[in-house]
Amino acid sequence: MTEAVQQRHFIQQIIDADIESGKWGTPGDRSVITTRFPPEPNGYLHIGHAKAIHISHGLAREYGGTFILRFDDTNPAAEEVEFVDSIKHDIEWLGTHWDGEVRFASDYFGQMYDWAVELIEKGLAYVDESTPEQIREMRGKIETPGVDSPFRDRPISESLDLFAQMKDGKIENGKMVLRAKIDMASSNMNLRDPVMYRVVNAPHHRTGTQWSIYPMYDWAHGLEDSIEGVTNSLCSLEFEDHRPLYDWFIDAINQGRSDDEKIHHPQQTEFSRLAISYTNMSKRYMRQLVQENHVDGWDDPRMITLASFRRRGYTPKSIEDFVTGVGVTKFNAMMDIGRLEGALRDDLNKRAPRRMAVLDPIKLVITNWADGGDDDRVEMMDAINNPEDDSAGTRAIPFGKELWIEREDFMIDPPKKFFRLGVGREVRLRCGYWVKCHDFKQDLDGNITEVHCTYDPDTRGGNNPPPDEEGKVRKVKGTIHWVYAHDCIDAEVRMFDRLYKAEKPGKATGNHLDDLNENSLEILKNCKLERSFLTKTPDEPDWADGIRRFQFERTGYFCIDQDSTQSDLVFNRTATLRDSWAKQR
RNA sequence: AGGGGAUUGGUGUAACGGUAGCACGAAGGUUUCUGAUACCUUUAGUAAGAGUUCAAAUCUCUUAUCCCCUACCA
Repeated sequence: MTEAVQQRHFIQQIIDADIESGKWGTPGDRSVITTRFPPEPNGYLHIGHAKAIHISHGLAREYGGTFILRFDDTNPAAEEVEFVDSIKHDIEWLGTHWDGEVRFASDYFGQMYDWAVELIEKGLAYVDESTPEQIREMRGKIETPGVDSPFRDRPISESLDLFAQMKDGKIENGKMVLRAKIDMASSNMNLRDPVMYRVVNAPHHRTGTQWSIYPMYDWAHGLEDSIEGVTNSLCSLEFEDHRPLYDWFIDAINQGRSDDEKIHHPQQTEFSRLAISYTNMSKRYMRQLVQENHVDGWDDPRMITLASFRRRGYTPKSIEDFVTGVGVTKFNAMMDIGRLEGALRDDLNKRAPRRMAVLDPIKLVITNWADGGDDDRVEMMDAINNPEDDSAGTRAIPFGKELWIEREDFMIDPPKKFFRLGVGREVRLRCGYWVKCHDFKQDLDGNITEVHCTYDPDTRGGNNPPPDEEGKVRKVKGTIHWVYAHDCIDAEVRMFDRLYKAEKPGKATGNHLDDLNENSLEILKNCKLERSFLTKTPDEPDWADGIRRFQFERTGYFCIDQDSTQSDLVFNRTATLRDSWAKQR
């Protein structure tokens, strides 16, 4: 009961059993396990892909097997080289390593063609000259059987000849397809004589104009897996209906072959894809957001592409931790977006150096600053770099008569539970001094412009003052952050909120744009920050991706955006800190 | 003539015929120079019904609900 029993998800259990039974060769040989991640290079990777990568890669590593990265580039119309590079970059950023060279489905076009010819010769495939519309009609409806194409029983030699013409670019787009001869009455639509090849007279990003025909997913995918020796071909739930076809094609090739001529038959297994509240995993939706300028490109930090998470300051570890927590099941689960933010905070809490930054500044003037000496003097304070990491040490920050503090840390008429500044209230300036407010100034519109305080010289460093004669120590309820007004830098800070305001975007009206959060981006241009941001300091970790991340004390986690210049920094808010005060209000 | 999957606290996930557990959340509390973090306590569940069995989340049947399938996309 108490001993930790290792929990095995359903795919691990399948693999365990297959290894024991010797399904892949020698019983007990774990190193044969081979998995793959097969992206189509037609867009950016998103966090759903991170889950798929994590599962397939994790399995390969766990069993000491092989993990393959293969681009499924079977459709020249949609694919571009640019995406190949971005996908590789994103996978590497995650910290995932593939074994051997990157593979391309297009490398196997010749082999696939030969196998297709074999199927025609066996009477298992035929060239159909029906129009796309006719094919659709003949396929029938879900509840009713389809009808056979008039070309279904044409002579094998005729199909062979026509297929060669298709390959040689002698046929126009859309005029002919190669179809598998299976069952037009199947209750599984995928088995109603699926198309194996279509004519596409368009250049391919790798094979150029070599081919005029391109294989369809169902025909190609299992063959790619087979060629590479993939044992476990993992995909998402919507491919369950395709598995009979996946198996049919490999069986068709193997039909009539002796055992040692048979090609390898991988096992396809499906798991549920990732869904996260307040987001949408649809590539189509994402493309629309970019093309219609609802966001600023594929790496807009509000998107859920890996590129956008990177730019926003998410760490690979936080994404890894999140997808690990999702689990591997066949249940269509909806993950709470808070889980992802929580994983981020867990990681950054431990690693991010603390800094002071005032996002919406008002001036604080210490009216009795001269009590401690020269009224112009600047004192250097030791500030803790990371309370979670003693080795991070401290840094010196300037403190003087005039400071910037956060507008929301002062109230004219504060409620009792407001542990910050108001007239007559005392707070600790973090790593500075204790100050007590006695006055404030407003402009004509009633906006606070200055807060006037006295400081207690006995609280240097933010420490408690010495006890009084009765041995009692004065206490303070709140601590606020600040920066010295005459030695700080201005910066832009981009505050992001969730892109959609609905848990399931588009669910209510059918249009996800109706659920866009119009306040998902707020740009703050007058922020006051410690000068220490200007150059990387020794306490900052060496982030593998080179992105400098920080915790702004009391406000959240932030990173330096790529739009920054040497002197003008731009920050992205990665996540807020948890805020029980905000909840209480 | 439809077919394929799924259903365990609010959420995610274990338990594979033998004590329904874990994590996150939420609520309360302790600590605290971040209303953060950390720590403690509490919270709440086998979709419904029937059957098999000494014993059912687990096996069988019925019902309900949700997801997927009718591209020359993947």
